[in-house]
Amino acid sequence: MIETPKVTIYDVASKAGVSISTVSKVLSGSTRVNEVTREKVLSAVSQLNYVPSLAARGIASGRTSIIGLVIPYTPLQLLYDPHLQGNLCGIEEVLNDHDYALLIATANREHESSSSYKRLLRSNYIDGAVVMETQESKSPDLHRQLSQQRYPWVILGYPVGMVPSYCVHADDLQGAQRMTEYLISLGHRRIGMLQVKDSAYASEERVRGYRQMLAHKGLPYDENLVVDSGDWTEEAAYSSVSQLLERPDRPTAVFALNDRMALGVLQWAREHKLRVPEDLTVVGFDDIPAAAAGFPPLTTIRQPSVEMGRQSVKLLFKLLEGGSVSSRVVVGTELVVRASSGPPPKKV
Amino acid sequence: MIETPKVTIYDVASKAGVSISTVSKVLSGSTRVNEVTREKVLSAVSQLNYVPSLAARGIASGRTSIIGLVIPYTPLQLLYDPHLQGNLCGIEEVLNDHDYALLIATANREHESSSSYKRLLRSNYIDGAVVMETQESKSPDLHRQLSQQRYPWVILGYPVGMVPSYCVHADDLQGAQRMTEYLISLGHRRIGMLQVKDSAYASEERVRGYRQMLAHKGLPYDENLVVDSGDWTEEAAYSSVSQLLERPDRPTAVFALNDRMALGVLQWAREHKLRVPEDLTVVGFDDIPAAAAGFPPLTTIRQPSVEMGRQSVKLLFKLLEGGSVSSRVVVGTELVVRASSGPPPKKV
DNA sequence: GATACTTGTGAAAGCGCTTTTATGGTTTTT
DNA sequence: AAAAACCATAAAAGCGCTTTCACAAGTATC
Repeated sequence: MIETPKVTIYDVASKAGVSISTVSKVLSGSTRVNEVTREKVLSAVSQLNYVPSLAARGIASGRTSIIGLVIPYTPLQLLYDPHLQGNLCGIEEVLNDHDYALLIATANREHESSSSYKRLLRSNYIDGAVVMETQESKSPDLHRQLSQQRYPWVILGYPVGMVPSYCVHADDLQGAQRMTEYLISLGHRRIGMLQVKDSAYASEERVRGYRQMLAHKGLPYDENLVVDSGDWTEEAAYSSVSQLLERPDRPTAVFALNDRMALGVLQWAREHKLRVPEDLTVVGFDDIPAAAAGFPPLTTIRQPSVEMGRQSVKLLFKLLEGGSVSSRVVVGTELVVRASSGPPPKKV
Repeated sequence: MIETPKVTIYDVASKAGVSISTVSKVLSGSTRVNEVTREKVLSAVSQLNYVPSLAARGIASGRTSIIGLVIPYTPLQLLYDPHLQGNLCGIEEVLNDHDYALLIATANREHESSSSYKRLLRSNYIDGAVVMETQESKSPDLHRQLSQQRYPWVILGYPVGMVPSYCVHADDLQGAQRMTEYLISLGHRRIGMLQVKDSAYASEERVRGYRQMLAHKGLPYDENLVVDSGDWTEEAAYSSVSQLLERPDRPTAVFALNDRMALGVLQWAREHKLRVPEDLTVVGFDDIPAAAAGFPPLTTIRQPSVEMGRQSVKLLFKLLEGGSVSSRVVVGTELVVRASSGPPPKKV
């Protein structure tokens, strides 16, 4: 932190012997400037090591070259969500390529109405926003606030309520269908499911995909085989999976609606001397890094987190340019077969 | 995106029947304002749903309430670094509590000199910066740029070169000592090490801790037992650990300098029918989430990533306030014993 | 009852840019 | 050769705030 006098556009102008408007024009590159003048200005810029003040530019032009990422989680929740981290990376990647910066806003506490992310949304600081779909993002409050803004925003997840909005999400329905089909093709007939009710819409879609495929294959749907874990963690799955696996007619496969829960099931199985996949097939959804490192490595549906992040920003840029865009981008999923799945055990 | 006219300080002032300076004073809270006036202003603010423009505030006051996080990685590298993610969460947590926003800047590509993070640093947009220590952060170029800035910055990692700077890092030396001591106490005498040369300074410290403890316990240091993996990934460890484990006098324990490498060793061991910990003890460093999910779960040294993130911002705030501060914060580490370590196998 | 402090408020300057408008100088048109 | 059109540049007007300074009214001091 050295007391260097701040280099402003005036310094550049006087060094180049032109007016500040000319410097501004050269730098914005829009209007035409004489080649000689341009050279003079650019040389002054590089000699003085000048970088325009984004704040001043923001106030003068109304654009800041900053995109906000609204995460209605607390920072610590962020840590345990590899899917979100993938999104983040994809977002940052595309923004970086376009010379935009990323401003991150999380919730101070859960369910707090005055959280700083809400203030960010209204601070005239950002040119657009990517909003993570969460339970809280569904609050009419947040939504009203968004619709009052002067900039475009994109939901990373499913759209909220009745309001038409731009969104990017994975094809959860098809992913769950694919996985269910795969399990059936292995010979499984009773497939347990660990879901999380009333959280993300993705959860409902996955259950729907599972039911549709069962119906399609002519298999009965048994509601006792679909258990609500409460939340998306290993611990929740660990403690709720017993409802499924301690039944006399226990399922031969467990389809957990995310990988973390699947890992929790794996642990339960290990501790109860169930071999995976010989005695029990366990599969997940998401393909987080830990899925491949699990023991055994998880069969799962890959959700392209990074690509979804990228797509959300690309959609936002299109909105910013004012072009006509599709209001919804659905990215495909992929079945990843690893060692945690196999045919059901033979009847004894 | 609705065309709502922007609410400015003038709207608030006229609604409250005061001047804009008075509004500004109420909002900044510094100077004293009559209680009645304050109420009038606050009521107007909330009725109009006014939020000050951070950009205008930034240009007028020179402060933006934004802190930059400089990550000289590419966005995709970020994805695979749980330690960094922990830092990020800690940083965001403290900033959030202080109503600061976080601007993230990564490198466009590796080793690119014009990366956007460098531009951010000079854009007058941030009040301070947290800089991740990486190989690139050691470049004299970045460092010169930082020292020319008008704001304080803190390195998350070890200080760079000879230049005095503020930094926060873990006690890697003591952590490595502790782990080595633990392994020795289990009975291990030949302890292999997987390190990464010429990357982070932390690596050197960990090797130093290992050697010091060996010396302290009167055990010989065998340089053949310290292998350079090249980088910090599972794959690198997987392919380099054979140098250690295919020796006739192979070590009874492998101390990998991070958990990802330890996981790579675990996989090698599994594929070569070495039981862990019966035949081989494998330990890591960091305690990333996957460490606990590994099979078997890893014994490791916990590096408090989140706490380090928090500390870095706290240090930055102290610098911002101009108080006298210590130039270096060293956070402690902790030995976490899980199932991957045990006594060495009995001689056959 | 005149002088000296307080207190609360507003006028105005300025932060560093972009953008609109004005101004000369050239070139082209009639 | 005068009018019209075009260039390249500069001057000036904001953008939405903070902050300094001046001012008026009220309170305390002698």
